[in-house]
Amino acid sequence: MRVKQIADALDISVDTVRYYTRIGLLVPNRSHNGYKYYRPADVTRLRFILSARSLGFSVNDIKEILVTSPQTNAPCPTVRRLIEKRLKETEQRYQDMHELRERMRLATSEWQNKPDQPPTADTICHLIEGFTALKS
Amino acid sequence: MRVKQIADALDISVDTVRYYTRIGLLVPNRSHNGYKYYRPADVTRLRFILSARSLGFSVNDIKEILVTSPQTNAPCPTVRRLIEKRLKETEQRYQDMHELRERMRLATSEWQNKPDQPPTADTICHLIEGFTALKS
DNA sequence: ATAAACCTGTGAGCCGCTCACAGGTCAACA
DNA sequence: TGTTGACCTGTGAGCGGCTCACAGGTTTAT
Repeated sequence: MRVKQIADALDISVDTVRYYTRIGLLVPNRSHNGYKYYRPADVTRLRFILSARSLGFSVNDIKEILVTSPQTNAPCPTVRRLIEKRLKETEQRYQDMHELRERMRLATSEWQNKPDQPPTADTICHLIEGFTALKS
Repeated sequence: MRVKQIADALDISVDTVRYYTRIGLLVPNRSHNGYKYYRPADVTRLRFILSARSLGFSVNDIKEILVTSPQTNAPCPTVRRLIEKRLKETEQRYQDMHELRERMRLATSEWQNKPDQPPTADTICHLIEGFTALKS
């Protein structure tokens, strides 16, 4: 299979396939004309990569899993260790997004009662600089 | 003030100040030795930038606000328009993080009852590939 | 004078793609 | 046989928002 075929088969962009190939997650054959050819094993591998990505693993995590896999004969401990780490990060980012959303909502509702104003010597936009939740 | 002084005063890294300067958000004076010197107006400006960042504006948004500000004599409409857009994105990302977190939690709890297994011909890590929520 | 501490600007690197672009391949038609 | 045109290819660069590495300049203490 060439890049477009494998990309279409797994419903992702050719650029993503090429990216994974570039960083060494996929290692296709090269033909005489320089084109890359992907075998069924590469499809399995790519499917695995996509599953792992959707579970929050980074591409470096995946690289680590794929590298240690044939060595230790069981990538599972690595997988368990890594998802623990990524889950903590995800929860932190979830929390951050939550707080940001609250701040933004509060700002927009507060701004509804405030008029537009031109900048002054020490204020660029009184909406932003005067937003109360910034003083916390 | 030189870069370290302004950075310390607003409790951010020199690299961040330099980054904002590099992209044109800050325009300090240059002295004979090539050092950049920041005036009080730059401190006001930087304080504004940080406030806007903490409200979810991108640096490009801020650039737009700062550029249109002296032209139209009131950046507020721009600010109102932009935060609307960023709030929608934030809510989307919040939702995405929520779903990812749920998926990861479900995976880890499901994996507690599963043993480690070596890879097979068509499976790299049965934990990941066999995770039920992937099939949705 | 000199040594050490500190500070400077510039360039490159990070992640995970996405886009731009010049050129190659291949089937259909003249 | 030539040629048009659609499609496909690989490579390099770009995105945001910083962060890091590094070579060299400045300041302070001796």
